[in-house]
Amino acid sequence: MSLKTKRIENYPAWYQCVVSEADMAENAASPGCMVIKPWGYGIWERIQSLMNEEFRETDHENAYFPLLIPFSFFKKEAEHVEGFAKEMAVVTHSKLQEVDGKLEPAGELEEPLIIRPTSETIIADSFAKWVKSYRDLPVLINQWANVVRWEMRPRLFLRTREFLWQEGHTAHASADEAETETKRMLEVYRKTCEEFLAMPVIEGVKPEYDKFPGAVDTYCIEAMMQDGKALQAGTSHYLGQNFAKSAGISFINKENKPEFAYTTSWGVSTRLIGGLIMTHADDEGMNVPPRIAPYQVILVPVIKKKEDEEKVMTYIRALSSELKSHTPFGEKIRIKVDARDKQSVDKFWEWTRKGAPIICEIGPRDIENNALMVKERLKVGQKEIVLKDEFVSSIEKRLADIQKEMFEKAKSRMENNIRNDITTPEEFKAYFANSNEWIEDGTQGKVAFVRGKWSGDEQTEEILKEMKIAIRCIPFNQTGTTGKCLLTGKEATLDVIYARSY
RNA sequence: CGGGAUAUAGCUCAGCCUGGUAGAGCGCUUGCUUUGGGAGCAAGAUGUCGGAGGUUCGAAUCCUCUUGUCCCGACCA
Repeated sequence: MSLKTKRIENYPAWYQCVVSEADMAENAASPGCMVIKPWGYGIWERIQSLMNEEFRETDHENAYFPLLIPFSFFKKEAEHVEGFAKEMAVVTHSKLQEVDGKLEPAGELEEPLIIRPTSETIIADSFAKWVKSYRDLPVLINQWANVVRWEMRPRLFLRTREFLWQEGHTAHASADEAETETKRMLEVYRKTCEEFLAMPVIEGVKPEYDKFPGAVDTYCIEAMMQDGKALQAGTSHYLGQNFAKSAGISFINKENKPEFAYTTSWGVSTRLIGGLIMTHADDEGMNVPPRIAPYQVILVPVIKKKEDEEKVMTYIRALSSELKSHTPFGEKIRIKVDARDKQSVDKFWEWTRKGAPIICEIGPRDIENNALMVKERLKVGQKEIVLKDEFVSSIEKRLADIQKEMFEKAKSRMENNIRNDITTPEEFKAYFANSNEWIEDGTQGKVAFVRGKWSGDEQTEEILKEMKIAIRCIPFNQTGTTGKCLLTGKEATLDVIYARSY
């Protein structure tokens, strides 16, 4: 029996079903906010730990800046303010007091504080203090934090009022160096998505009108969900001197002249987990790639009679310690012995819904044969009896194969659903006339992405809005050919990715 | 923040029209039987009927207001 709602029936309902059945998160008492439960948070911790290594490799250091930002900081960068004004949570009072038996906010602040929707302004303020000379540059900082944006239509992991993310902020002595940094971090994001989350992405730059407020250039990675819609998985911004000017990050350059620094910022959020779900989950529930699974191998005892219990548990402990001598992906293996007092079948299905990569069941019969029953989440419904030694020695390969297969499955689905043979506005319109549906494994094309020409005219923004289509990005690998703009029919050379999006 | 739907047990929902002691299934607890594939039987526990006000002898039910959730828009990592 699978999930209550299947992908093909109702994709958004299916998504919610996966989140709750996999016990990853739930709606919190505070409206629009979520409680991230251990299995969901465990995935986030894996993302954090792998990304921290990448950040260290690229010379970044973690630091922490405050949640509350002085209101005045938001008056400084005009575009930035305008971009975030409509979704900011504002702290105006410092205490509660009882009036006529009712608690009321009191102690109104002289200057309100903004709960950070992002930290460019307050970090730039610090950078201004830290940077005096070209010798102080570059400054390469990352912070793991929560941010608040007052969303009106929340969805677990994809859009909540409070979410977790990392935001990198750097300052450089030259525009070139800052631009290189922007692209370098986008590459880190690509690697994170493709190698760790097994989620293929398209790298590119956002069109002018869709840039981060205050940025000179916004780069992004876009992933294709199983319903063919696009999800922005990460962004990296080259901010030029915009924030340096408004916050006063200036330094004396090698020519002994004052100059404003060049800054960047880049981030990925818990939204990645939403992307992970819509990339890998199926009608049985979640499916987590081994590299980011909080537990890679689940050991479930199958105990028929009470007197078998000790024998089985001893065998499992031995198996567990043998497995621990292995280091899949160069890391400590993550094993969970599920000895809860529940039926083994129930435990099996629970881990299946959570998407643990490998679930092993071990009972008296296996002990006799020095074997165990192995089930891989990717091949749900199949089971194999494997000799214990054989399983232990093959564990690294098994996990690596699963990781690879998950990526390749997602990649071929994406590639098979990017149309690049649409060359006229008429064909384009006809293609998007149908709604997105669940895309099977990608062997047959459905409504998803179109890669085609765009003239860049201002009027196209309006056409896109009407059609509810977005230009997701201008991919890095341009063909340079000319053709008809798919929106206006005018001659154009720029290749873009058109899609519906989350 | 606009338009629609909805709110009853942990979950899915019935009851409301026509006011009169709060219901079912699943889940949970206990016991026995089962256990290599999402168990069976028996017994048991569980509710400020989203919240506030009103009408009434009496409100889950009728009226007013309010809040949450879901869907559709606008906005967005």
